[in-house]
Amino acid sequence: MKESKILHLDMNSYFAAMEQQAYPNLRGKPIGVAGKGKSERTVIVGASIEAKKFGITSGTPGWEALKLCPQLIIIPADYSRYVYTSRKIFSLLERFSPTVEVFSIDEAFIDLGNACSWEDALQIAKQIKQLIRTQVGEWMSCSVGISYGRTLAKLGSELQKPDGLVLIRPEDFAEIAERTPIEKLCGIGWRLRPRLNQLGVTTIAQLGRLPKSTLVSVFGDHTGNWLHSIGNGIESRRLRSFHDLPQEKSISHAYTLPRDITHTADVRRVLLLLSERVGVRLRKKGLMARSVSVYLRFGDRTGWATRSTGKEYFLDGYRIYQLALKQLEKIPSQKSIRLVSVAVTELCRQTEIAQPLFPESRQAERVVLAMDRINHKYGELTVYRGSLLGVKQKIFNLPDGRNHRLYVPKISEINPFLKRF
DNA sequence: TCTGGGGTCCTAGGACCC
DNA sequence: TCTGGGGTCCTAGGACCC
Repeated sequence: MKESKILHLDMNSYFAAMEQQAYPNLRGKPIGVAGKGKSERTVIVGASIEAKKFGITSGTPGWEALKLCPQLIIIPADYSRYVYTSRKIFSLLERFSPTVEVFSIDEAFIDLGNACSWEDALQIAKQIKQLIRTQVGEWMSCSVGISYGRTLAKLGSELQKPDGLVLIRPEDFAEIAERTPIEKLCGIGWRLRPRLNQLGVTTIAQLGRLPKSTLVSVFGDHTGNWLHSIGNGIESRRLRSFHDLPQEKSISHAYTLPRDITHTADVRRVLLLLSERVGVRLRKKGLMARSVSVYLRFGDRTGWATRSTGKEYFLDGYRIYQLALKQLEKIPSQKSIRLVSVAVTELCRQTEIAQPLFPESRQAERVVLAMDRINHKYGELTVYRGSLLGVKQKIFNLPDGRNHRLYVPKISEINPFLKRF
């Protein structure tokens, strides 16, 4: 049987191109899209082609980007617009195949099946490029890789940027493997590369020549087998269509503080805010969770993580906070804290869980859901738990950069709201 | 003044049960 | 009372992606 033709599409400089599409005066100029808000700790999340020439990539700290290119124009990110357009692009792809796997906000795989020839696949790739220009924007370009598996299709789109189109047929593999460094492969990052280099491996072809037993003994069963396969151009994983995506495995929020903090009271406040946000998203998706993870990054860049799993599922932010707080007691050191992250895992649909036995917990859930509706209507943190800060009023820097004047309402003020629902 | 924030998957080892 | 072997659940940690 003939092999499937897999196409990988990667939008070029997506965030920056979106801004240049919307504001023509930005075209041809070095621009950096910055994560929302604030402080010296902002990083560039997307650089235009012109900015990349100065060595600016996503992940470059804002201050460093400006040093590399003083005339850089920094634009705050507008994720909701990027997501909207991204969906539009992916739905265009569905014209060519029902099997579209979304890989990130600006990347997707398409399985064209095995009835399609390599020449057909090339024509489809050209049509897609054209369609994106006419339907999404003349400034929007993409690189496309075509091969018989995901990893090699992605390698193809990686090899030619911007506006590339690369075909890797089975008979092309050997030649490409001979001249392509291993780190071009998706799955070989900054950790695996030096270890492979130590084994004398710098190209994909060299990787393929190592005995499988060596790779397995060095990298373990899973990684070793995968490395051996891909080194020999063997692909196995099928695509997962974005219509039958598995349920997500975790929901998290993280916040890098404008300044490192040491006071545990401050850490607790951030922990609660993040817990509430995770809770809101959990409920919005109709999910419950039974495991909470806390991750801290300290001033010296080291990290520390814990996880704890309970017997019962929960969906409200305060419960998440309580579980997170308990883990905070286990912190090994007194180092100053730079970043706080809260995640929930072990998720399941709310509908899969029987109603709680005790009426008071159902009552508590109703209060949480009512608060969600108020906050959705009037803005985040219009109402929240009295325990959030333990003070009546406080100026608080929200993770998105706004300053929020928090006001703790009395129960009597909340009641009229609650009655409406 | 030093790379953010959102994810996925795998593995080793301890605790506990049969 | 010493003992092996199998299974499951949990935590900690590692590696990778955009």
